Amino acid sequence: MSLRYGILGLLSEWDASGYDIKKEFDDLMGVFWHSHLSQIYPELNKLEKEKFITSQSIPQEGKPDKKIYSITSKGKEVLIHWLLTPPEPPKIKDPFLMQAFFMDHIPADEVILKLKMYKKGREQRLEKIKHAVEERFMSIKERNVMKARIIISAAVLKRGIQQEVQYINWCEETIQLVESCKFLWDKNKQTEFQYTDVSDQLSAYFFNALDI
Amino acid sequence: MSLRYGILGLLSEWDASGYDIKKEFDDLMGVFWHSHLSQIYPELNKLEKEKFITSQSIPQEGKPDKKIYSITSKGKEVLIHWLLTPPEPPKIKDPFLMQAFFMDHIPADEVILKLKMYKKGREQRLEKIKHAVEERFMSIKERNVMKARIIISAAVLKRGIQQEVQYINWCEETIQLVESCKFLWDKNKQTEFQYTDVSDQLSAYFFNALDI
DNA sequence: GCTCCCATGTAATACGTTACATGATTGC
DNA sequence: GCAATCATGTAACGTATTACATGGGAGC
Repeated sequence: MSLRYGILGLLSEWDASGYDIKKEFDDLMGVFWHSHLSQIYPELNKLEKEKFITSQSIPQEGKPDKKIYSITSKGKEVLIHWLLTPPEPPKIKDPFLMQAFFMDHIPADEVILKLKMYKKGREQRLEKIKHAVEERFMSIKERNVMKARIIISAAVLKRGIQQEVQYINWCEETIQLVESCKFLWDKNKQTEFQYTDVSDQLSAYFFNALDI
Repeated sequence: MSLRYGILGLLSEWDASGYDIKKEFDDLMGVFWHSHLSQIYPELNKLEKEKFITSQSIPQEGKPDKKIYSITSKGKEVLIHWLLTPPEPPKIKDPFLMQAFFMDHIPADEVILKLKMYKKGREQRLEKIKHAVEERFMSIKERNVMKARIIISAAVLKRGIQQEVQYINWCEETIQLVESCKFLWDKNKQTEFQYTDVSDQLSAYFFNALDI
């Protein structure tokens, strides 16, 4: 139920087409939401029927008309109303962590490989976000203006970057942990290890993170 | 498509009923997945039809029969196959960050209030997770055994705790940022502020997080 | 020649959530 | 008395993803 408000929020800043909106979702807004064109187009039609947005068609050569949407005052009202209501609780779904949780079933080297590959993916994502954020702030610095909009969006983008950085750090730490505990995966002597056999590695790993 | 593997993974550790599985999802596995009973029960039936799990009904008084599921060797095979395939990319949806991104539309005091309320929710969640993790590790320490299973699940749970801690920190920092930049939300003199008017606050906020 | 970008959308399917249905037991 | 826990499930609805449909222009 939040997609529509993401669209309204975006249109509260600038007029845009469905295609433009999708690019924003892939780009900066990607740190907190994602969506497909086949979901955005129907949602835009609904929002227009409900009079929260209006559109004007701009004819183009060789392409379908470009439909530029603008937010209405009614649309701004519902946006602000939504901003003041408590957010839906986050619905955590992290397929990689789910796999990781059960990786005692695959060899330690495979575990390390998977962690390294996943880390790489996260690093690429981080670079992409950093690049987008830098571009945004360059143009803001040039225009030499400052608004609440800029501060609050910067805060959200910082959170996105932080998340990536910390996921990458976790991958690194966990690679080291698994490397130092490889023997536990060894099928031949898997039977009886004691807690104290790895308590040093465990406490190093958890140091400064938990207090168990 | 990952729910089924979460169920299989869980059943690779111990036999369980749908109700038990739901509790695990709410509890420890909650750091990376969540699901409803009305989704778990049909999935269990599907998995049984596909011969990945088997069940035995245990009659009870005053309650419906308890159906205890066990994983089959075929089920273990598909679990391991899944563990070796690349995970689906995470589908980020964070309704609170989406709201935050557009909070220049509501008064600064409301923004601070929302951040404080959200922070509180995260703190409660953190306490719940910490509690569950501590319980788990107590019983492991008592039994004085160590397996790959324990190490790898600990790593995932650490990630869950980290995430909460860092979200809470971000809330705090952002509350301070908004407090020190309140004047930007002031509707009367919203017109013309310069980048340099807040560059100190911004660089303090971004210090050690970004290098822009 | 092939892929990517632009630009719109529909249809079919898959996945997820809320509401409905039943009912005994335990604790506040 | 009321809510929570145990225990199973179905039905209706909502959201999200993939596949299908069209087609010109740019760059390799």
